[in-house]
Amino acid sequence: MELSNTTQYAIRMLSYIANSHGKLQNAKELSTILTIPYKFLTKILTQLVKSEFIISIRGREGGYKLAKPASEIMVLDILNQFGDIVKENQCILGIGTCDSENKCSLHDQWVIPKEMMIKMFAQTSLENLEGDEFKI
Amino acid sequence: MELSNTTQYAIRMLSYIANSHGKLQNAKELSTILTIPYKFLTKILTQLVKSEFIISIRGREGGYKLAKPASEIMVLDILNQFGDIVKENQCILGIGTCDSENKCSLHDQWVIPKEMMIKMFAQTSLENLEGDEFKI
DNA sequence: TCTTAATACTACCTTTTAGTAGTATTTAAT
DNA sequence: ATTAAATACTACTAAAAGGTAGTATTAAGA
Ligand code: SF4
Ligand code: SF4
Repeated sequence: MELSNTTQYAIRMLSYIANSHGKLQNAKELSTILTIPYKFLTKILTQLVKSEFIISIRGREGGYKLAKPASEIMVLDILNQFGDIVKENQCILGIGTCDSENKCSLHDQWVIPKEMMIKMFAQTSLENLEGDEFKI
Repeated sequence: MELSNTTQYAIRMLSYIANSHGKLQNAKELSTILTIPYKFLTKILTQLVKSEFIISIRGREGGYKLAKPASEIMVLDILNQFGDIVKENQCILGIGTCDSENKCSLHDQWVIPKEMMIKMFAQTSLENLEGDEFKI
């Protein structure tokens, strides 16, 4: 019941990149600042480039910056990209997919917190995560 | 952001055992009814015996039944037993532990759905999961 | 042009989770 | 007593997630 390391890292990286408002950030610095293993971090950054959350500038003086406004990148998009799914119709007990006609025993208790969580992830953008008062 | 297979299986097994109201259930039947691999299921059942959710009767005509009333086994207890933790003070972004003085950027958005989820798991007992209308 | 600092690619290793196999032990029924 | 049907134990294998290593490519700057 928690986000995967990869997803956590991705959110923190994107969050930090968003907070630098267009100034290029390079992998080496990101690695030391966020204390994420360098090689693992670059792997994730490349995925983030391919999935068009960020753009990369190669070569000396290169780095990464957001590919679109922070307000347009939702946390839910990040979760989805890394398969850390919070799908509407996914059974919390793993009994296939579900609808309210064919529900598992936890359905009635789970449906409200689930909706709440999904809604929160869907409505929260990187812009909402900005601020200097947070742990990074 | 989902329960591990083991936890899902454990909840379904316990739920089914609870629903048989004291009648012994054996592993072979549980395996076919719940479509959980036999050997994996018995491994989990043994853990459930050791952690005192159920008691086992060995030998021919043996099987499993709840060790205490269904109303006293909370879903949260099961999650905790299998390390599928929903800890109060665990950072959703994996930045150590947290308190409201030292928060991560998702804190303010996460705190409400998190509380809701924990509360739900803590208040839901196996008794609440009973009923014939559910997928098993 | 050469060096250097950056990203990209390919392949591998490690750890954790999921699942399997085989044997030993227990106990009711015959 | 013997058999059969059940749980318990030990050890292994497979797949997924997390992480590492080395090399290739790109481009600014001296
Ligand atoms: S809880 Fe209900 S909605 Fe959620 S998964 Fe189970 S059946 Fe589906
Ligand atoms: S969100 Fe807040 S409470 Fe939750 S973990 Fe991050 S800092 Fe802690």
